[in-house]
Amino acid sequence: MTSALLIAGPTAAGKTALAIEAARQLDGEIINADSMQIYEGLPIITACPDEDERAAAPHHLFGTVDPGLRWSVGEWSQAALARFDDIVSRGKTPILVGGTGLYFNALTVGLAPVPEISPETRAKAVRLLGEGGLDAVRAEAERQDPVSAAKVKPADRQRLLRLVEVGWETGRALSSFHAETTPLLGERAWRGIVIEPDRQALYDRIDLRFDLMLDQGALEEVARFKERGLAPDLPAMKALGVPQLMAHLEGDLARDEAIEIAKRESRRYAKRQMTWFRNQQASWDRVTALHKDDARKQLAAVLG
RNA sequence: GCCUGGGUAGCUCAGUUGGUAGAGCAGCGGAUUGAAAAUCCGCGUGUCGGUGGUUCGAAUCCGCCCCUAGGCA
Repeated sequence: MTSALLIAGPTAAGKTALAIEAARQLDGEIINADSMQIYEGLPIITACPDEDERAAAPHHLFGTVDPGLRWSVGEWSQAALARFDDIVSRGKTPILVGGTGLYFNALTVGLAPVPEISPETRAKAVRLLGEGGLDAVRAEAERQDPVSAAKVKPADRQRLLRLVEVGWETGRALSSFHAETTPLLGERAWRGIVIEPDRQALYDRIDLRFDLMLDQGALEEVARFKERGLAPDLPAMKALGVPQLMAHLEGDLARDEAIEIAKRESRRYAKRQMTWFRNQQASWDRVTALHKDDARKQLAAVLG
Protein backbone atom coordinates (compact mmCIF):
# COMPACT_ATOMS: atom_id res chain seq x y z
CA MET A 1 0.00 0.00 0.00
CA THR A 2 0.95 3.63 -0.22
CA SER A 3 2.64 5.14 2.80
CA ALA A 4 0.47 7.22 5.05
CA LEU A 5 1.15 10.94 4.89
CA LEU A 6 1.73 13.18 7.90
CA ILE A 7 1.38 16.90 7.28
CA ALA A 8 2.51 19.28 10.00
CA GLY A 9 2.64 23.04 9.90
CA PRO A 10 1.95 26.23 11.80
CA THR A 11 -1.48 27.77 12.02
CA ALA A 12 -2.76 29.46 8.85
CA ALA A 13 -0.07 27.89 6.69
CA GLY A 14 -2.50 26.17 4.36
CA LYS A 15 -2.58 22.70 5.86
CA THR A 16 -6.21 22.10 4.95
CA ALA A 17 -5.68 22.84 1.28
CA LEU A 18 -2.53 20.76 1.11
CA ALA A 19 -4.26 17.83 2.80
CA ILE A 20 -7.17 17.94 0.39
CA GLU A 21 -4.79 18.03 -2.53
CA ALA A 22 -2.92 15.07 -1.04
CA ALA A 23 -6.15 13.18 -0.57
CA ARG A 24 -6.84 13.69 -4.25
CA GLN A 25 -3.45 12.54 -5.39
CA LEU A 26 -3.22 9.56 -3.04
CA ASP A 27 -6.86 8.48 -2.82
CA GLY A 28 -6.72 9.37 0.83
CA GLU A 29 -8.80 10.25 3.84
CA ILE A 30 -7.92 13.02 6.24
CA ILE A 31 -7.46 12.58 9.99
CA ASN A 32 -7.25 15.60 12.24
CA ALA A 33 -4.03 15.99 14.24
CA ASP A 34 -4.91 19.23 15.93
CA SER A 35 -5.67 19.49 19.62
CA MET A 36 -8.36 22.14 19.24
CA GLN A 37 -10.12 21.25 16.01
CA ILE A 38 -11.01 18.01 17.72
CA TYR A 39 -13.60 19.76 19.89
CA GLU A 40 -17.16 20.42 18.85
CA GLY A 41 -18.52 23.96 18.97
CA LEU A 42 -15.71 26.16 17.70
CA PRO A 43 -15.36 25.41 13.98
CA ILE A 44 -14.81 29.00 12.91
CA ILE A 45 -12.28 30.18 15.48
CA THR A 46 -10.28 26.96 15.24
CA ALA A 47 -10.30 27.09 11.42
CA CYS A 48 -11.83 23.69 10.88
CA PRO A 49 -12.30 22.66 7.25
CA ASP A 50 -15.59 24.10 5.96
CA GLU A 51 -18.39 22.23 4.19
CA ASP A 52 -16.87 22.51 0.73
CA GLU A 53 -13.53 21.33 1.97
CA ARG A 54 -15.05 18.41 3.82
CA ALA A 55 -16.94 17.46 0.70
CA ALA A 56 -13.67 17.25 -1.23
CA ALA A 57 -12.39 14.32 0.83
CA PRO A 58 -13.46 12.25 3.84
CA HIS A 59 -12.49 13.98 7.09
CA HIS A 60 -12.13 12.35 10.50
CA LEU A 61 -11.96 13.66 14.07
CA PHE A 62 -12.90 17.23 13.33
CA GLY A 63 -15.29 18.63 15.92
CA THR A 64 -16.21 15.21 17.23
CA VAL A 65 -15.35 15.61 20.91
CA ASP A 66 -17.50 17.23 23.61
CA PRO A 67 -15.65 20.40 24.67
CA GLY A 68 -16.60 19.64 28.25
CA LEU A 69 -14.14 16.76 28.05
CA ARG A 70 -10.44 16.97 28.61
CA TRP A 71 -8.83 15.09 25.76
CA SER A 72 -5.12 14.72 25.60
CA VAL A 73 -2.54 13.17 23.34
CA GLY A 74 -3.50 9.77 24.75
CA GLU A 75 -7.16 9.88 23.79
CA TRP A 76 -6.34 11.49 20.50
CA SER A 77 -3.71 8.98 19.46
CA GLN A 78 -6.00 6.03 20.20
CA ALA A 79 -8.79 7.55 18.17
CA ALA A 80 -6.43 8.52 15.36
CA LEU A 81 -4.85 5.08 15.14
CA ALA A 82 -8.27 3.44 15.01
CA ARG A 83 -9.23 5.66 12.06
CA PHE A 84 -5.84 5.07 10.50
CA ASP A 85 -6.23 1.31 10.50
CA ASP A 86 -9.80 1.50 9.29
CA ILE A 87 -8.79 3.66 6.36
CA VAL A 88 -5.98 1.30 5.45
CA SER A 89 -8.31 -1.69 5.67
CA ARG A 90 -10.51 -0.04 3.07
CA GLY A 91 -7.55 0.37 0.74
CA LYS A 92 -7.26 4.12 1.19
CA THR A 93 -4.37 6.29 2.34
CA PRO A 94 -4.46 7.94 5.78
CA ILE A 95 -3.43 11.57 5.74
CA LEU A 96 -2.87 13.10 9.18
CA VAL A 97 -2.90 16.89 9.24
CA GLY A 98 -2.46 19.24 12.11
CA GLY A 99 -0.41 21.71 14.03
CA THR A 100 0.08 19.88 17.29
CA GLY A 101 3.69 18.80 17.35
CA LEU A 102 3.29 16.58 20.39
CA TYR A 103 0.73 14.47 18.57
CA PHE A 104 3.10 13.79 15.71
CA ASN A 105 5.86 12.89 18.13
CA ALA A 106 3.58 10.45 19.89
CA LEU A 107 2.98 8.71 16.58
CA THR A 108 6.52 8.69 15.27
CA VAL A 109 8.66 8.79 18.41
CA GLY A 110 6.37 7.38 21.04
CA LEU A 111 4.36 8.00 24.14
CA ALA A 112 5.35 6.56 27.49
CA PRO A 113 2.87 3.80 28.40
CA VAL A 114 1.69 5.45 31.59
CA PRO A 115 -1.68 4.30 32.95
CA GLU A 116 -4.45 6.85 33.08
CA ILE A 117 -4.33 9.14 36.10
CA SER A 118 -7.47 8.92 38.24
CA PRO A 119 -9.47 12.08 38.88
CA GLU A 120 -8.78 11.67 42.58
CA THR A 121 -5.02 11.71 42.10
CA ARG A 122 -5.31 14.66 39.78
CA ALA A 123 -7.41 16.57 42.28
CA LYS A 124 -4.97 15.73 45.03
CA ALA A 125 -2.10 17.15 43.01
CA VAL A 126 -4.02 20.32 42.27
CA ARG A 127 -4.75 20.60 45.98
CA LEU A 128 -1.05 20.33 46.75
CA LEU A 129 -0.41 23.21 44.38
CA GLY A 130 -3.16 25.27 45.96
CA GLU A 131 -2.08 24.65 49.51
CA GLY A 132 1.67 24.32 49.32
CA GLY A 133 2.31 26.36 46.22
CA LEU A 134 4.81 25.65 43.49
CA ASP A 135 7.56 24.91 46.02
CA ALA A 136 5.62 22.02 47.50
CA VAL A 137 4.86 20.62 44.05
CA ARG A 138 8.48 20.87 43.05
CA ALA A 139 9.63 19.14 46.23
CA GLU A 140 7.16 16.31 45.71
CA ALA A 141 8.12 16.00 42.03
CA GLU A 142 11.76 15.65 43.05
CA ARG A 143 10.77 12.94 45.48
CA GLN A 144 8.69 11.05 42.91
CA ASP A 145 11.07 11.42 39.97
CA PRO A 146 14.43 13.10 40.57
CA VAL A 147 15.61 12.31 37.04
CA SER A 148 12.75 14.10 35.29
CA ALA A 149 12.55 16.85 37.88
CA ALA A 150 16.12 17.81 37.14
CA LYS A 151 15.18 18.45 33.51
CA VAL A 152 12.05 20.46 34.23
CA LYS A 153 12.39 24.20 34.75
CA PRO A 154 11.52 25.25 38.33
CA ALA A 155 8.51 27.32 37.27
CA ASP A 156 6.99 24.77 34.90
CA ARG A 157 4.05 23.82 37.11
CA GLN A 158 2.32 21.76 34.45
CA ARG A 159 5.20 19.34 34.02
CA LEU A 160 5.95 19.22 37.74
CA LEU A 161 2.34 18.35 38.45
CA ARG A 162 2.53 15.57 35.92
CA LEU A 163 5.55 14.06 37.66
CA VAL A 164 3.69 14.11 40.94
CA GLU A 165 0.55 12.57 39.46
CA VAL A 166 2.41 9.76 37.75
CA GLY A 167 4.38 9.02 40.89
CA TRP A 168 1.32 8.89 43.10
CA GLU A 169 -0.78 6.94 40.64
CA THR A 170 1.73 4.30 39.63
CA GLY A 171 4.35 4.31 42.34
CA ARG A 172 6.89 4.77 39.57
CA ALA A 173 8.84 7.67 38.16
CA LEU A 174 7.68 8.99 34.80
CA SER A 175 11.26 8.67 33.57
CA SER A 176 11.14 4.93 34.22
CA PHE A 177 8.39 4.63 31.60
CA HIS A 178 10.46 6.32 28.95
CA ALA A 179 12.54 3.21 28.34
CA GLU A 180 9.35 1.41 27.30
CA THR A 181 8.40 4.04 24.77
CA THR A 182 7.97 3.02 21.14
CA PRO A 183 6.41 4.86 18.19
CA LEU A 184 2.65 4.45 18.22
CA LEU A 185 2.66 4.01 14.46
CA GLY A 186 4.72 0.88 14.98
CA GLU A 187 5.38 -0.86 11.66
CA ARG A 188 2.93 1.26 9.72
CA ALA A 189 4.58 2.99 6.75
CA TRP A 190 4.49 6.76 6.67
CA ARG A 191 6.23 9.86 5.40
CA GLY A 192 6.14 13.36 6.80
CA ILE A 193 5.86 16.81 5.31
CA VAL A 194 6.32 20.07 7.19
CA ILE A 195 4.90 23.31 5.86
CA GLU A 196 7.43 26.03 6.50
CA PRO A 197 6.16 29.31 5.08
CA ASP A 198 7.90 32.64 4.97
CA ARG A 199 7.53 34.11 8.43
CA GLN A 200 6.23 37.54 7.48
CA ALA A 201 3.84 36.14 4.92
CA LEU A 202 2.47 33.78 7.55
CA TYR A 203 2.00 36.57 10.08
CA ASP A 204 0.18 38.67 7.51
CA ARG A 205 -2.06 35.77 6.74
CA ILE A 206 -2.76 35.08 10.40
CA ASP A 207 -3.92 38.67 10.89
CA LEU A 208 -5.99 38.57 7.74
CA ARG A 209 -7.54 35.24 8.60
CA PHE A 210 -8.61 36.40 12.03
CA ASP A 211 -10.52 39.28 10.45
CA LEU A 212 -12.07 36.76 8.11
CA MET A 213 -13.11 34.58 11.02
CA LEU A 214 -14.85 37.55 12.58
CA ASP A 215 -16.67 38.19 9.30
CA GLN A 216 -17.79 34.58 9.35
CA GLY A 217 -19.26 34.94 12.81
CA ALA A 218 -16.45 34.01 15.17
CA LEU A 219 -17.66 36.38 17.85
CA GLU A 220 -21.17 34.96 17.72
CA GLU A 221 -19.74 31.46 17.82
CA VAL A 222 -17.75 32.29 20.93
CA ALA A 223 -20.80 33.95 22.49
CA ARG A 224 -22.80 30.74 21.98
CA PHE A 225 -19.92 28.73 23.35
CA LYS A 226 -19.77 30.97 26.39
CA GLU A 227 -23.43 30.21 27.10
CA ARG A 228 -22.47 26.65 27.92
CA GLY A 229 -20.74 27.85 31.03
CA LEU A 230 -17.79 25.49 30.70
CA ALA A 231 -14.95 25.61 33.21
CA PRO A 232 -12.35 28.10 32.03
CA ASP A 233 -9.50 25.65 32.51
CA LEU A 234 -10.83 23.15 29.99
CA PRO A 235 -8.61 22.77 26.94
CA ALA A 236 -11.29 23.96 24.51
CA MET A 237 -11.65 27.19 26.46
CA LYS A 238 -8.04 27.99 25.69
CA ALA A 239 -8.31 27.89 21.92
CA LEU A 240 -6.60 30.91 20.40
CA GLY A 241 -8.87 33.91 20.40
CA VAL A 242 -11.48 32.38 22.69
CA PRO A 243 -10.24 33.90 25.97
CA GLN A 244 -9.89 37.32 24.35
CA LEU A 245 -13.29 37.32 22.67
CA MET A 246 -14.90 36.09 25.87
CA ALA A 247 -13.22 38.87 27.80
CA HIS A 248 -14.64 41.29 25.26
CA LEU A 249 -18.12 39.79 25.66
CA GLU A 250 -17.72 40.24 29.41
CA GLY A 251 -16.94 43.88 28.81
CA ASP A 252 -13.41 43.53 30.12
CA LEU A 253 -11.73 44.19 26.80
CA ALA A 254 -12.47 46.55 23.94
CA ARG A 255 -13.22 44.81 20.68
CA ASP A 256 -10.14 46.17 18.92
CA GLU A 257 -7.96 45.30 21.83
CA ALA A 258 -9.30 41.75 21.99
CA ILE A 259 -8.67 41.30 18.29
CA GLU A 260 -5.17 42.67 18.51
CA ILE A 261 -4.23 40.39 21.40
CA ALA A 262 -5.77 37.36 19.71
CA LYS A 263 -3.77 38.01 16.56
CA ARG A 264 -0.58 38.46 18.52
CA GLU A 265 -1.15 35.25 20.45
CA SER A 266 -1.74 33.45 17.17
CA ARG A 267 1.53 34.79 15.79
CA ARG A 268 3.40 33.66 18.87
CA TYR A 269 1.81 30.27 18.65
CA ALA A 270 2.87 29.95 15.03
CA LYS A 271 6.41 30.80 16.05
CA ARG A 272 6.40 28.10 18.73
CA GLN A 273 5.09 25.60 16.21
CA MET A 274 7.81 26.48 13.74
CA THR A 275 10.42 26.02 16.45
CA TRP A 276 8.98 22.61 17.24
CA PHE A 277 8.86 21.37 13.66
CA ARG A 278 12.27 22.81 12.82
CA ASN A 279 13.86 20.85 15.64
CA GLN A 280 11.61 17.84 16.15
CA GLN A 281 10.66 17.07 12.56
CA ALA A 282 14.00 18.09 11.11
CA SER A 283 14.20 15.13 8.74
CA TRP A 284 10.78 15.58 7.16
CA ASP A 285 10.32 17.04 3.69
CA ARG A 286 9.66 20.75 3.45
CA VAL A 287 7.11 22.74 1.48
CA THR A 288 6.46 26.46 1.72
CA ALA A 289 3.06 26.94 0.21
CA LEU A 290 0.55 29.17 1.90
CA HIS A 291 -2.01 29.14 -0.87
CA LYS A 292 -4.12 26.54 -2.59
CA ASP A 293 -2.60 27.20 -5.97
CA ASP A 294 0.87 26.32 -4.76
CA ALA A 295 -0.19 23.23 -2.86
CA ARG A 296 -0.60 21.02 -5.90
CA LYS A 297 2.78 21.82 -7.41
CA GLN A 298 4.71 21.56 -4.19
CA LEU A 299 3.04 18.34 -3.20
CA ALA A 300 3.74 16.76 -6.56
CA ALA A 301 7.37 17.79 -6.25
CA VAL A 302 7.73 16.23 -2.81
CA LEU A 303 5.78 13.07 -3.50
CA GLY A 304 7.34 12.84 -6.96
C1' G B 1 9.63 82.53 4.64
C1' C B 2 10.04 83.17 10.16
C1' C B 3 9.51 81.08 15.29
C1' U B 4 9.27 76.86 18.47
C1' G B 5 9.32 71.47 19.55
C1' G B 6 11.03 66.86 17.77
C1' G B 7 14.43 63.27 14.67
C1' U B 8 18.05 57.50 19.44
C1' A B 9 16.07 49.62 18.44
C1' G B 10 10.55 47.48 14.17
C1' C B 11 7.10 51.05 17.48
C1' U B 12 6.55 54.59 21.77
C1' C B 13 10.24 56.88 24.35
C1' A B 14 14.66 57.51 28.48
C1' G B 15 19.55 59.11 28.24
C1' U B 16 22.66 63.17 34.81
C1' U B 17 27.67 68.17 34.51
C1' G B 18 30.58 65.18 27.10
C1' G B 19 33.34 58.93 28.50
C1' U B 20 30.53 54.94 21.56
C1' A B 21 23.32 53.91 24.75
C1' G B 22 18.50 51.36 27.76
C1' A B 23 13.23 50.60 29.14
C1' G B 24 8.25 48.96 27.70
C1' C B 25 5.78 46.82 23.66
C1' A B 26 6.76 44.18 19.11
C1' G B 27 10.25 40.53 17.66
C1' C B 28 13.93 36.42 17.76
C1' G B 29 16.10 31.63 19.64
C1' G B 30 15.16 27.26 22.63
C1' A B 31 12.79 23.33 25.66
C1' U B 32 8.79 20.15 24.90
C1' U B 33 6.55 12.17 26.60
C1' G B 34 -1.02 12.18 28.45
C1' A B 35 -3.78 20.32 29.58
C1' A B 36 0.58 20.96 24.08
C1' A B 37 -3.72 26.58 20.50
C1' A B 38 -0.83 24.20 26.95
C1' U B 39 3.47 25.13 30.19
C1' C B 40 8.18 27.13 30.63
C1' C B 41 13.51 29.14 29.65
C1' G B 42 16.80 32.57 27.20
C1' C B 43 18.13 37.08 23.95
C1' G B 44 18.57 44.29 22.77
C1' U B 45 18.31 43.26 17.51
C1' G B 46 21.27 50.43 16.94
C1' U B 47 25.47 54.48 10.85
C1' C B 48 21.93 57.96 18.09
C1' G B 49 18.72 62.21 10.70
C1' G B 50 23.23 63.94 7.50
C1' U B 51 27.64 66.60 7.31
C1' G B 52 31.58 69.75 9.01
C1' G B 53 33.82 71.56 13.57
C1' U B 54 35.38 72.01 19.08
C1' U B 55 37.52 68.01 22.23
C1' C B 56 42.03 62.97 24.23
C1' G B 57 36.82 61.63 23.67
C1' A B 58 30.25 63.94 20.96
C1' A B 59 23.65 60.93 21.17
C1' U B 60 25.08 65.05 24.38
C1' C B 61 28.49 71.47 22.70
C1' C B 62 28.71 74.81 17.87
C1' G B 63 27.72 75.68 12.23
C1' C B 64 25.21 74.25 7.89
C1' C B 65 21.75 70.95 5.48
C1' C B 66 17.50 67.41 5.39
C1' C B 67 12.88 65.50 7.49
C1' U B 68 8.75 66.25 10.77
C1' A B 69 4.72 68.44 14.30
C1' G B 70 2.60 72.93 15.68
C1' G B 71 2.43 78.33 15.69
C1' C B 72 3.12 83.13 12.97
C1' A B 73 2.76 84.85 8.27
